[in-house]
Amino acid sequence: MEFYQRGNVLQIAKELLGKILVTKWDKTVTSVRIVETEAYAGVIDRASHAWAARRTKRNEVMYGHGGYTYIYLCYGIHHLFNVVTNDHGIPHAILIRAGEPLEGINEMLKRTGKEKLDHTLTRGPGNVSKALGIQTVHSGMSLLDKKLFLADDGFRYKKNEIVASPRIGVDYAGEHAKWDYRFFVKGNPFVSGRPR
DNA sequence: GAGTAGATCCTCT
DNA sequence: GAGGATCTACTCA
Repeated sequence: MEFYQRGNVLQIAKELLGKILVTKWDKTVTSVRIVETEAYAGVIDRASHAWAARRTKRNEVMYGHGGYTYIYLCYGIHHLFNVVTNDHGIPHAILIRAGEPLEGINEMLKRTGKEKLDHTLTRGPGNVSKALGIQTVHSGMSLLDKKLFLADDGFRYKKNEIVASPRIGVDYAGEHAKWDYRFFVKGNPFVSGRPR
């Protein structure tokens, strides 16, 4: 649990690459290896929901301890999955943007209405949540829960396989939209590489 | 291949 | 009442 409570949200975002995100609803296990993340640095980050110390019922969980989920509905369609980091009162979070399917691929195909596995299954934060069956009702769960957690099988991407870039879909954030707070695995087909 | 518009609904102002 | 940490499909070239 200490892993999520360290101060450097960028460092954690980087280290989440290669870890495995697992969901287990009613004995159905699905998992993906994380290949793309974005860091949201709390009150100083205009692109974050917690910018300027905004505190609402929706983002309340971001102000709690690290190691909890923050899930929210975007554009009325997409459920976005975040990992809350840092200590109580510091609303840092990391958005999981993309993953590589590992377990339960058939189940993920069923959830997303696809017929066969292709790189669109878990590309983009909306699709990741959809494939894993994550919804807003799961927001605020602990990552130590047996239903929704991060696993580490010792796999690590090499340093030169990890690339930083500006974040996606946050153009409204002005100068902050240019920060290199997005981390992804170079050349991985599941990374949502479409530049805006 | 690139650019644009529409979907769609919860949350905060 | 407005807008958003997005995705997809469609148009045009």
